[in-house]
Amino acid sequence: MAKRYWLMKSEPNTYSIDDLARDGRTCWDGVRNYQARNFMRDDMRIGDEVLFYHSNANPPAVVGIARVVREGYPDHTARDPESRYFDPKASDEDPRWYMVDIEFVEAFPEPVPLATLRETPGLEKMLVTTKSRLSVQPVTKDEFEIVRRLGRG
DNA sequence: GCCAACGTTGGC
DNA sequence: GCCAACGTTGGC
Repeated sequence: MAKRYWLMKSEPNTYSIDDLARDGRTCWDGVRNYQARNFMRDDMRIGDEVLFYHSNANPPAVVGIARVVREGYPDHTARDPESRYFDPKASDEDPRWYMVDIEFVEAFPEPVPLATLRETPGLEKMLVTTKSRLSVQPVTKDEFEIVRRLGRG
């Protein structure tokens, strides 16, 4: 299977690219959307590369790159009553929610704002420009490489 | 802070 | 299975 490419969103107030740079790697917990879950549970593979996107930021932008280091497994926060991500419908038999682990690769010297994605030839069709609420989404290899080139300045 | 878009829930 | 109500996301 060829390497795939993804875009994952995080609010920088919650978990930013700087947090990932500091931690080195992290588990992508808290996703509570079925389409996003399915991508993590079924399709993401070790070595896949990820555009790290800051949502609810000023401006919203792709700010760096990460890499998948562990494939889909149950999101334990769904079973933790203390967690803000607790889901009473999750169980041992049916974990309901899944996550992957990612590691820091690079932070862009020139973050690529959403407005630039919309204006750049070859990127107009990126899902982030239309399906703005999908927090884990596939991108094409071409899209990934265009964004990386812009981000590196 | 506002609000449009959209996903989920639950009554019927 | 429909659909109205509701909650959340996320750009602005």
